[in-house]
Amino acid sequence: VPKVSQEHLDSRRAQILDGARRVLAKHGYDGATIAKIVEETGLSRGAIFHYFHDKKEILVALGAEVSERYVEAVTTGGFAEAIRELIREDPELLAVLIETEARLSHDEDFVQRLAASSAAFLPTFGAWIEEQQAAGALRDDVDWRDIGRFANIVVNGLALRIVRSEETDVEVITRLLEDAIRPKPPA
Amino acid sequence: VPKVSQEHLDSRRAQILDGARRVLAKHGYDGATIAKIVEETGLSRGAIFHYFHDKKEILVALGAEVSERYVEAVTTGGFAEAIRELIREDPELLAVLIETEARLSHDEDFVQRLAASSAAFLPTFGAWIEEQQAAGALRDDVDWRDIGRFANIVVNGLALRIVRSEETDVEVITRLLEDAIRPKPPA
Amino acid sequence: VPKVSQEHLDSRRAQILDGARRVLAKHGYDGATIAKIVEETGLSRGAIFHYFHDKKEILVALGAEVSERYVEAVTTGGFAEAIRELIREDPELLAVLIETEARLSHDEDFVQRLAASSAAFLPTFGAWIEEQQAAGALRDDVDWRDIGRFANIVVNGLALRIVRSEETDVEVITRLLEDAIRPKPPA
Amino acid sequence: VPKVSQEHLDSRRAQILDGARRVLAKHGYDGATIAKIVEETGLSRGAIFHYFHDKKEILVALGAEVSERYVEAVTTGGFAEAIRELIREDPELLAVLIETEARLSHDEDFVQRLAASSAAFLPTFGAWIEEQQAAGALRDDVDWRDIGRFANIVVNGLALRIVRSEETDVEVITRLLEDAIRPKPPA
DNA sequence: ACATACGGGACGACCCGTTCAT
DNA sequence: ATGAACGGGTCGTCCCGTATGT
Repeated sequence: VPKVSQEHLDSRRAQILDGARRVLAKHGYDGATIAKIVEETGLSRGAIFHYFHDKKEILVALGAEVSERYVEAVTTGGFAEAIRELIREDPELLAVLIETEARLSHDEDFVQRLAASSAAFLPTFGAWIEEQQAAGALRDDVDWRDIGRFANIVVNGLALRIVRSEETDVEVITRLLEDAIRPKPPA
Repeated sequence: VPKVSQEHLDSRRAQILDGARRVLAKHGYDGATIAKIVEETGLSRGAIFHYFHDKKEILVALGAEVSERYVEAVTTGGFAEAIRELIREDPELLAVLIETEARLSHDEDFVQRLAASSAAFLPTFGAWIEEQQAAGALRDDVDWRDIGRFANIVVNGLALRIVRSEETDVEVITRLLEDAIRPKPPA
Repeated sequence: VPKVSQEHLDSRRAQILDGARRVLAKHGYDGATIAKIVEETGLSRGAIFHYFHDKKEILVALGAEVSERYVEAVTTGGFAEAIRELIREDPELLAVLIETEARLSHDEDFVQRLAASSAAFLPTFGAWIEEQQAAGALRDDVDWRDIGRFANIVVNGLALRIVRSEETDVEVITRLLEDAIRPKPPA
Repeated sequence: VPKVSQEHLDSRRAQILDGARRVLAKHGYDGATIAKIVEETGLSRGAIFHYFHDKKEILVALGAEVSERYVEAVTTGGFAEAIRELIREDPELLAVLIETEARLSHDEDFVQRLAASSAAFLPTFGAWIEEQQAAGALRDDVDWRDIGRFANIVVNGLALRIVRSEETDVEVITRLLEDAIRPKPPA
């Protein structure tokens, strides 16, 4: 199947990423072997290495993808809505999120390759929080960075829980999160 | 056929766990190979397999350890203090926490073996929260389980951040956590 | 659908052989991958497989080429001059010579394909030696075949040395070779 | 089979080298795969990698071995006798010689590792030639280094021939070699 | 108690050659 | 005629766990 339309190429690439995402969600980072991705996608190893130079590149692509979607969701509908959307849209995204985040603590190479792929989301993110503070939707007695960090912490921790399929009432958790970052009533 | 003292045995075991903890923190779950633990501890493969039946048993022991310490710290000094203590005592514990938690989503075998090792903390945990609610130290308009879950979520998320050595003001984070779970003022 | 001239075809073929010769000299027989030849020539895989049926055919062509040039050089100017010329003209030819010769000991398929390509030089070669013996330029107390073999041995061994860029005084070596095969003075 | 006598260890190592030598002779350097060595020795991959860190180390050991034997044979009985002995003792040694020598032109890593393994023969070699010159057994109108080089060239070239099982009268070749390096009669 | 030889299995990388669209 | 997509195969490396000694 040579020299083919751009849509075909894109769909092949997406096909690989889809399979890899499922495998990553089911077996974790190191359990996501090429063989399993081959099996899941139905493609051959040759095909996969044609689209991605090595295995890590696939995982980096998945990590960048979830990172992008998360920032977009937050800046569109706020933290609570972003959490709901990530869960709703594709639970496997949460697994990708966790595996990616955990991978960042060791594997310096992964850090750099992911950074190269997913740059430029953070600025948007920060700007959005400051905007919300100015509009009185978020407390402004703490630095916007800390609000962002706290929210991310909760999102990551929550994802970790859900991925382990532990019973969790997402609505309650988001309510508690909002309680933590909503503007404080004047004493 | 040396027949050594019990203290010797315990110290050997602790020595292995210490080395394994460092290796786990540095290289992650799958990167923590027996060879690296051998290198780190200075013991031989034979010694290690003498004290632990297989590699997973080592990781299970580490997971149970951190789990136990966490519950103990919380029930002693509350969430904020527990977080500070974990960080202070041994940053590697946080890495163990993350690797363990992440592992729980796949690897069903690991889940069961860890459960078998670290049972019996949860009851204590729940009882403590209810106690705090009764004493007016924690809000009681949400179920105690949700409070525990939220706190765990924050702790895990925070650990994930710290492990990646991202800049984090722990005091601010704990304050936000406390704001979320403190009793609500009457409207 | 170009339909190009014969010269174009020939030059393309030569271009591939040139690149392949460099790659072979630098990386050895098995290190000479299609990918490297692609890189070296600037052509595409498709182009290469269009002109040569498979990888081995390229190497066979290179082997036949050096074989032909060697015989031609010897019959033109004698062994000493042939050695000098091979070195002067293209040091990579020596590498091709070595890789080819070494390959002949295993890889029966290569032997046959090369033989098919480079037949018909040997007769010329033998005839030339006998001629030289008759003219008193080469000793005739040993069979002409042995003289040819000895000279080839020296040429091969010398090529092996030069290819490894070990310090070698070619003039001295050729002098010693000539001493070995020059007519013996009557006792 | 753990913790075993030194003889056992040595014999296992020799067993691996024997198998590897046969494989190398039959299939060439790159054709000498671990799988073939496994098959030839009857051992497992685990066993092999227990004795040798990687594949190249095996080949380096073989190269050093033949190098050592060659120098020893020459300094014991002279070039002609050394050639006969190498052929007689184990024809596979000649294949090892060729594959090793050819490998030296590319693969810089191999060069260094072999040099590290087979150092310290050359001095002996040089000393022996000078001794022979002083004793009038070798011509002294050319530098001893060039005599050594020429002899090596012939040995290598001859090995290349024999390895390819081409018809060769070794006695004649050695006679020609001796003619080249014997003392010149006074004019 | 501890050290090590060893088996066996798996994984990632790579490469060749074919097929097919320009 | 050229080049990309792709299949399928194989190789070297590494690692775990067991068995067997000291």
